[in-house]
Amino acid sequence: MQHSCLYCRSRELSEWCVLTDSELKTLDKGSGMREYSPGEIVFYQGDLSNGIYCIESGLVGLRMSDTDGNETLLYLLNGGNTMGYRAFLTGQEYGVNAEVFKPSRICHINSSTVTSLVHSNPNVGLRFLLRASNELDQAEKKIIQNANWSVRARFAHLLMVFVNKQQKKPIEGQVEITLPIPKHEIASMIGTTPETLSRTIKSMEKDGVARFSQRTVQIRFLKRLTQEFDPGLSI
Amino acid sequence: MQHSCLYCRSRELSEWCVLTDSELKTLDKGSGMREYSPGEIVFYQGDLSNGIYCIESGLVGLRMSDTDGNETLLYLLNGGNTMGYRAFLTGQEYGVNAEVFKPSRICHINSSTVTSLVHSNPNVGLRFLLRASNELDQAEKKIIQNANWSVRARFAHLLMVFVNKQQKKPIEGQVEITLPIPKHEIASMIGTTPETLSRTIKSMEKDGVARFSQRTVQIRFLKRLTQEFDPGLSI
DNA sequence: GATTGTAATTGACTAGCGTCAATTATCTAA
DNA sequence: TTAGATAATTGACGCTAGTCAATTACAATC
Repeated sequence: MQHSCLYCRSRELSEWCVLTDSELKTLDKGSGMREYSPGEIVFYQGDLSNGIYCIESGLVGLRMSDTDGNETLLYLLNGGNTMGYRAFLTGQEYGVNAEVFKPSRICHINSSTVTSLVHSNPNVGLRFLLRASNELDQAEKKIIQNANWSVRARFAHLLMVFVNKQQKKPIEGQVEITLPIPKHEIASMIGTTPETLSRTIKSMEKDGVARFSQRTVQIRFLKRLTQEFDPGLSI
Repeated sequence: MQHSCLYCRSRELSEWCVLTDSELKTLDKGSGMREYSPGEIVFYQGDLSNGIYCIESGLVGLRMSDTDGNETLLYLLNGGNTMGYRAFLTGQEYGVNAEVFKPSRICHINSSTVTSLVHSNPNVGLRFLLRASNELDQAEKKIIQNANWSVRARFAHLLMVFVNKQQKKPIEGQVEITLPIPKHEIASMIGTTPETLSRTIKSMEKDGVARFSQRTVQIRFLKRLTQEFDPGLSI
């Protein structure tokens, strides 16, 4: 149950990588770790923020739901990712639910500590701005993709994201990946239904693009997968 | 052709509202104004940034295109809005084209000036973070809406955005608005085609939700328009 | 006014994908 | 191991909205 920001392996990946040694100690003192199990909710859409969450390890999904009850899984976060920074820095309520998908070690840094760090080191704020900017890029691309790509193309693209995220590197265009979340969550991520995703998978198997068994996906030709959403690559 | 940040009516709406008097003078010295005509491009997607643009008056659209040639109009900006702050602050290329829709007065603030302002006043950076955060909220909502709402609902929602943006206030649930951009651009904004939008307009007229003639839209019952995308309001 | 280019509309067609309902598979916990 | 819940699959069906092609309206320019 012990935790220490000083020796956290994920810290270098996070916005805290710009902290000085003394600031690091402040961070360490102002934070506490908790272990979460799959299914647990770290914070709810609509809640007010009282600090920032920092994932040491595990997998967390951010889900947004609208007034009609429609839900969409917007982001998957893992070790080194901070959560809730927007709500904190703008003083607004959380815009999403944070749901734990895999056993996770998640730290919470209290308000005053974050505030003092942001003020003592201007780079922290800029880091978060960088983060927001990147997420915005991602979100805008997603808008274009959802509008112009078929379900199959969007799914192929998400598979490529998973391929690039994992450490195991493809050999001669072949890889095997494990889907980090259940298929109906994947359907939610790409803005479709489980039924349509199921049929899409079937058709991709038929075409020999990939083999699916449970959560395992064997990709034979990465290039063919890429062509699903970027036909220009065939040239 | 003269221009002055000190007396700019739009400044209070922009991120520069937090500047001190002396910083204002720095801003004024480091910026220059140019008048643009409809159709002109202020900057191109892919270009490198060399400062920040600031709209004094007029109307500018930010359009993103992907590798397949699909284009989407993502934002409409007018007086008081800054453009290109993300590319500048993150050092990346512009992610969008900035296209002038109505005659506009647009100021350009050069790199060194922006840099010095960001460093001299930490609130400037936070303002831009706030801006990015709001845009991100908007973008995420758009993702959910595009996935779950019909073209008709999305169009009704955009009409409501126009209603709320204009100064003329509704009287007893009735308003008349003028579409700020041609219909095919509106189609692009809500992720559909001009043909489908045309049919949607026809069906809304048939149902008596609004009357359309050229760019003028007469809305009889704002409540009915709202119900198009938020049926819960009928309760 | 005539000409040209762009915008908007309309019709016909249909593919993609969502919905509903039923069945099967898989997982978890007692 | 069994039971119950959740996840995944499959089939049948219908509708939304995209595509293609043609026509009409409108705007700008000479």
